[in-house]
Amino acid sequence: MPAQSSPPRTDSRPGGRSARVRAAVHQAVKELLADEAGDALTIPVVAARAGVHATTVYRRWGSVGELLADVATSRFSGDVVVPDTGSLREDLERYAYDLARDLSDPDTLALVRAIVGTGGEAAGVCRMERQRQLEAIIEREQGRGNEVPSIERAIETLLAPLYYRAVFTDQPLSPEWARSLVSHLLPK
Amino acid sequence: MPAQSSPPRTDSRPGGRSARVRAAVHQAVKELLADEAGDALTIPVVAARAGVHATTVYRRWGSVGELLADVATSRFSGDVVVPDTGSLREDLERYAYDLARDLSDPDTLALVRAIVGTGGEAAGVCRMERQRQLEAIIEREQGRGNEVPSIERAIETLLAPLYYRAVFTDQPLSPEWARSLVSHLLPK
DNA sequence: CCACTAACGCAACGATCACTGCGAGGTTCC
DNA sequence: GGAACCTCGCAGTGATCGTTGCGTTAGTGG
Repeated sequence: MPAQSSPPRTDSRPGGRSARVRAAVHQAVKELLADEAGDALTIPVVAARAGVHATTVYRRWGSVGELLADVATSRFSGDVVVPDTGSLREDLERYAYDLARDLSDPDTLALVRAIVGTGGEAAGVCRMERQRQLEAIIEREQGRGNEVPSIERAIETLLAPLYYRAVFTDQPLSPEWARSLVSHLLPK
Repeated sequence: MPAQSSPPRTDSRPGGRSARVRAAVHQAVKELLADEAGDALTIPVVAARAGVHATTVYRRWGSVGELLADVATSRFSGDVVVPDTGSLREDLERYAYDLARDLSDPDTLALVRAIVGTGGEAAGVCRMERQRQLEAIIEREQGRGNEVPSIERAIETLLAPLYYRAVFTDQPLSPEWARSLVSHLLPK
């Protein structure tokens, strides 16, 4: 036994071959999800759309569920910017607006719905980043010595209506409506 | 051409053969959804579990999507009883409690998540009955000449947090928490 | 510059899926 | 009681899916 040589270090440097096929496969998944077909989102279909062979997808991800989870993780991580205007109300309005705008994107919405459909354990990825963002805003205001609503209340008042309306209804998530949610959390 | 004889009247009388098959297939779908497998919920699997032949399922429903929609429709229709205690607050608390209890059932939750995953257009079935129930409660109170919150506010304050917590998180929907939602809608 | 590792393409295989005629059984209506 | 209709079971077919072994290519470190 060769004394555990090198750990399975995946080639993920930008521009590398693995990174390219990863991006292509992710893009194919998003396109197929948005492609309003309900069609089977199966590995061979994704691979064909991405221009790679199905074998590659099977080996790297194994199943549609893991592939979806990976796409969701890379979609809902990193590219969020916590608003910081100095005013809690304004921060929360920016936050609600950003989230409404994000969930209005058909690709994102289709991804969220697909993730929910895979069993829910991976659904946390779709909201965890946003929830942390919300917590950061409130904790920062708390650090300034002001009274703040509880995280739980903020989630119920902002996150829940936004996600509920996006996922379960066809009503648009207008900026005015998103801001009105903040006015119900901070009535004064 | 036989001059359109009789309309396709499905044999749905209770106890009939079609009704038995339908019930068995619906039960099989619920069991497989709750069976915590993520496994493929495919027509042959459902048929085998229901003790019928796959051909029957293919002919009556055609696809997994339509089958799921049918199961959801018959699951979320009819068996709801609108609370009527004479007090708006008590009605809403009963309502929230009933809904929390309903969504706490793993079978129901799995069905909701699966419906969402199929594309969203059928997701309305999972909430429409409940929304009508909520509207009925509020309109009845309004008929008594009292001030009432808007339907939209009630949906955002009650329906949205319940569905959000059930679908996206693993937190339990405790009766106390459900009641606390009402206290935020009716603060006085 | 050269060897080594890892990721990818290729071609097969078995298994399962979705679908289609055909016949049998039960229910309804005359 | 008999005939028509609908529903279901049965067997077979083509297509697709998931998986595996092997050779090739790209990227990495000495």
